[in-house]
Amino acid sequence: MKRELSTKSNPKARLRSTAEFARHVGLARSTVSRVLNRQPGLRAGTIEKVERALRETGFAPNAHARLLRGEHSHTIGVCVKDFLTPPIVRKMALLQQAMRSRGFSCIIEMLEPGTSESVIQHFLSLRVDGIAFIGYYDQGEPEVGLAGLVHFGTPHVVMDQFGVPDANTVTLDRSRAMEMAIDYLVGLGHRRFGLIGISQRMLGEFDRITGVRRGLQRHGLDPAVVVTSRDQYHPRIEDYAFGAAVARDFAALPGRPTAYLALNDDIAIGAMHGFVESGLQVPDSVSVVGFNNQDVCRMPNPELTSIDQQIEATVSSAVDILLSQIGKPRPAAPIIRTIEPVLVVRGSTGPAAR
Amino acid sequence: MKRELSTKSNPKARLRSTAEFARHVGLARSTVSRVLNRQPGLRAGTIEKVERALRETGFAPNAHARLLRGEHSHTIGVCVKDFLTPPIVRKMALLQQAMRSRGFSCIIEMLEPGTSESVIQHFLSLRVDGIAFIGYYDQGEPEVGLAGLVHFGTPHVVMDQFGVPDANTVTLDRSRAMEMAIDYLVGLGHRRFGLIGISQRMLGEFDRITGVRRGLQRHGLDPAVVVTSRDQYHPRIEDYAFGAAVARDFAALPGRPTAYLALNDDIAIGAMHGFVESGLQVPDSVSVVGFNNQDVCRMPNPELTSIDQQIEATVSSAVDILLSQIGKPRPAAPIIRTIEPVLVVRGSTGPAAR
DNA sequence: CTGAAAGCGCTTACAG
DNA sequence: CTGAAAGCGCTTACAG
Repeated sequence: MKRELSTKSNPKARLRSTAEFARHVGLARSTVSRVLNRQPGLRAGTIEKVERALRETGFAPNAHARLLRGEHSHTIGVCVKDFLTPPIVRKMALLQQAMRSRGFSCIIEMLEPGTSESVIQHFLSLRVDGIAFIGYYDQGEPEVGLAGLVHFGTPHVVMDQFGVPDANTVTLDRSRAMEMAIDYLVGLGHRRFGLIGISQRMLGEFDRITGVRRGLQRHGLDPAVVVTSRDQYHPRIEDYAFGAAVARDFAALPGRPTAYLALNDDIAIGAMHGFVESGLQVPDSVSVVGFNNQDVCRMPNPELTSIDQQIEATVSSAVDILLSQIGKPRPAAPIIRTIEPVLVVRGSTGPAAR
Repeated sequence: MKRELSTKSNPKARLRSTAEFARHVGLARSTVSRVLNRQPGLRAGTIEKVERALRETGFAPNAHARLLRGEHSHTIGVCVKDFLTPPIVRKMALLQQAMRSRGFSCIIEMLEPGTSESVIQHFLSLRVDGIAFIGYYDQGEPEVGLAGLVHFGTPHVVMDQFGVPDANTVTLDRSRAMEMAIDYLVGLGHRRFGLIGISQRMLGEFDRITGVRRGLQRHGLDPAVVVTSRDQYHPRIEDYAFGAAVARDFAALPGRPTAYLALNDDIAIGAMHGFVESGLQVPDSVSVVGFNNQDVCRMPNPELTSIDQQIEATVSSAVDILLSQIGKPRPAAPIIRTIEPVLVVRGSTGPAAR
């Protein structure tokens, strides 16, 4: 009676339950439920009547009640790094698209430092079917929460982040990326290399440093001699300005390198401008290689040579990894996939100046 | 007993209910519930015991069961346009951050064309406390679903999209933005203007066109005479290339404009490059103004003058609008807020060439 | 602190 | 097709 009252006194109130809705249509609750769940054996007229009322009233059955009965939520929790770089955004968008086409929706939460455990807990309380992580968290942030997922065999996939023991992971082969860049630059005659933003100091850069070393050694060059870094003299507050500052520093350096590898495209473009401001020319005096192959590579003149992360391949691997766990027995060993990068050559690189 | 079996035979299975959890801790279900809900009158030892077990087992109480009891879900549904431009991403990130700090989480869904009604329905079935829309949908996409929200008084806020009757809205004053740009350029001596990507053809650009007209008329200039567009001769597949193509076209035009207003920063930067390729100089021969004031404005040389959307102000208005509806009686009239843009002058604009 | 009970809204199996 | 009933996991008011 409370219900009838509220429905009558305010005709604009939304119907809140199948009971109210069934009364509205003049059918039994169970019949309505059967129509909503597309069960067979119903008269066409009944189905039609329910669907019309559904459109008219805008009634949405309470998902929590259905989920309480233990069905799959068909929902994925997505943790993204709170600093949304273009590659992260792209992965997020592609992941959501791919999962939606498979009938899953995504709850996206940004992980600010210190929040990962509560975010994971929130996802678990919503009984998501799986959890995806996007982006590299250098504070070692999500490890604790992830350990729990691994321990209990909760479906999950970690993109970009590496070094998480026993987690299902898909990562770009950053070491290989650096080797490819070195191969290419050595082929152009370069023998002295500058790193911009790629520092030993950062744990996340370990793989890239390794790749640079390995690439150089294969060409008989000694990393300790031919690689220079000036990062330590410049704070990295904002990427573009940081790249420009490091480049101006390099420009003034006697015997400066002729080829530069930057941590990302923004730093690389900042560096290009820093070099030009200092009277050097790109690529005639110095070559610059970015990382990520973002749209922004086309903004400077000349356009920026960069390394492509192959984001489509990464996301599609991640989706496979997730789906292979949902509703299936736990895999015996963690699933690990590595993605091969691609070097995209544009105008910012050329033969070494003699 | 089924429960005990599963718990015992597989010690790694996650506990699924407060009943299982209470048995695990050796307390009554109601006691556990009281601890979880921080109710008063519990012994410190009991609280401590429950919290330790919570950490050890990683138990997460089923949120659907709690939500079924009709409490606020403290969740906001966020609809974003599926094409994630930097301003949209920024709004999304700021909105989520602001809502989280107020105890709400966000479910983000990208609206592909034709999906808006089902996405809204999904949000409603999850009993979200409100729904936010981010981005301009030129197909008139979300109108139908929004009409339902308006009709039933469901808390909502629409950012960017305008022309939705009776919806609670916060929009940038795009007309004012164009007036500001015209004022500034006329002050620099410009008398002939080119529009790049701002076309009458697009409904969403109506306000900008109005602003350009109004600005010119105030300076005694006739829009029909002093404004030129070449958009119709170039398909807009990709913004940067589109801007470059239109600029090359303008460069070859006798009596070409000296100042250009672009739809967005990417188009503007493409245009700068198109002009330079055609032998013109920015800003000595032509001035270019972008829109959005994205980070990318700093990438070209000279840097791009642009119009800032004041995204922080927009989002904070949107949050106010949302919170003012949640748990409160329906406002008598739709809430409409307008945000004042800011012109950010950089190197791409200068005095008109004589 | 315990324990039994009610009720949130749904689905489903059952008898009619 | 109807109608009554059970059960999902939680919270809360109640008697002990």
